[in-house]
Amino acid sequence: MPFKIYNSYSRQKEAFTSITPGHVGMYVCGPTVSGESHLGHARPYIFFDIVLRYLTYKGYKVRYVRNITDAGHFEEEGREAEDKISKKALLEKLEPMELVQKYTNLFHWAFKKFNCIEPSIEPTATGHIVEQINMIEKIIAEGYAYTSNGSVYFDVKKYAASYDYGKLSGRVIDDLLETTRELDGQDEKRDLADFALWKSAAPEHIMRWKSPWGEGFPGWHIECSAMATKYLGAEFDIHGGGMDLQFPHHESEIAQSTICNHQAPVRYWMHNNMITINGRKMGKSYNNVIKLTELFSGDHPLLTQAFNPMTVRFFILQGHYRSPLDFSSEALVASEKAFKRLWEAHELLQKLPVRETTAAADKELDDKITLWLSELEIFMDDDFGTPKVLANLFEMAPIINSIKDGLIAADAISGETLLLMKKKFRLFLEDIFGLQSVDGKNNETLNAVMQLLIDIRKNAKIQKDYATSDKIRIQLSELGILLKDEKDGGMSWGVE
RNA sequence: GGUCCUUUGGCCGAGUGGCUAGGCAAAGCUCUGCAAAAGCUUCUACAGCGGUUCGAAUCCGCUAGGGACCUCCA
Repeated sequence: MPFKIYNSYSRQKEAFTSITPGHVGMYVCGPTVSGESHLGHARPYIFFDIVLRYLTYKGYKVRYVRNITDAGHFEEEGREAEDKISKKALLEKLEPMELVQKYTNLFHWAFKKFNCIEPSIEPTATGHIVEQINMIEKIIAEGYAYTSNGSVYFDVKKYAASYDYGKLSGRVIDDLLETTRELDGQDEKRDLADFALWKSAAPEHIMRWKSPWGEGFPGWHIECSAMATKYLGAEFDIHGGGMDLQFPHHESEIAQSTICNHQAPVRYWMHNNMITINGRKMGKSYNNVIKLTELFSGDHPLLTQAFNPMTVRFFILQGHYRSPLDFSSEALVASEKAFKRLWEAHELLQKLPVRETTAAADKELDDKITLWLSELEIFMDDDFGTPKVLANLFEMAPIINSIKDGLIAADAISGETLLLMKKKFRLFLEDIFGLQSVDGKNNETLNAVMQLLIDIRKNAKIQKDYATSDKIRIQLSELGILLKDEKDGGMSWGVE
């Protein structure tokens, strides 16, 4: 079974092969740091983190490039050329770079909590003005861009005559050329479908750089083309991002890079679907965003409680990345419980003793488990079927719990299978899905204190001093720590 | 208006032409000093109407609803 990825460009699943054996170049459109990240942003960065982890598991050395857009894009094509970032900076009376730094820091903070691996390179747009100018000059030299009033535009009509502009996003070029938009500044362009490579800056515009065409700032799409080319080459393996970026952003990226580098830039285009709220895309313009800080604190009218980043990560994995995922507090609560149950089973599993030489007493069960385990990679190979992987893992949760409680004999499955199970659970949950324990069990001091309380409580129970035993459990519960008696007389605990 | 996608049980959410996805919730039972957890059992759905087929939630058409993109957007 080959490893297949759905390629947005061809609209079908394709077997994955990398350009350079053993290596993968992956570019993912990063955040615009003019504001705080919200739940919608969590999806691509968590999903492509899984892609990165899975490719790594497959033995590839991945160069993962994810940009920081700190130069600001236009509020609206052609109009006033207002830089989003400098506009907000004025409102908040901050230096533009101060604002950008603040939100960059917040972004890093949030995605560290999500346990996302940092990109290999995280280039900023402002740090690559030179590369962008160079690229624009090349495109002009090739005859696919023209200057107008100190701005530079890409000639879409000319490009479309020899190339397939619109293929990625399913646009019809004639429709695009005919589209009438009542926007100012359109007269600078030869065609309405043309897009800016460089915009001249109005006097009040704070972020500005010198260029061969006067002072200005780079256009919408050129930064990704320039930085991807610089760090991944003229042609690289994977380009990812939200599907709302397909047009015009990625379509334009293809056009720019193709002209500049004389070849199509990307082998596999991957797009994640949106997170919706009441069926509608979460986005600033809809006024329905839940910021990540609000999600983690529970401080939002739509939230019934605070949510752990791992709950969100799990929630995202429960849906396929190409389907819309509808958010509600209720759905997240369900994910929280589900994740807790699965994770506890995982931790129990890792503690089960293994007798390697034992044969399976229950062959049927052993076979079933072996099948479930073998399917995990098959599901992932089929365009990242994370929900199916989780479904199989859940199938095994009751079995793990039953073995632990003695409801299923320890020798029902072979030592070999048990060992494999441990290995696969760890591999998929921790290494590939990047999930981790949500409670404070890693704290040694707390562990020791809890052990002490458990000893006292055990003693009290033996003495039938239920007043003391209940007091310990009840007061711990008030502190958010759940103490559970187990069938064999043992006790376990967890943070609520 | 154009292009495209989508409609699954109380909720979330996989999915393939024929075989119970899974999770959460709910109900009953077992275990238990009490609790919690856990285990077992129950809940069999695919918007509507036609068509193709031996057989369709899965393919086609129509109707209705929802959504995305066409403007910054993950």
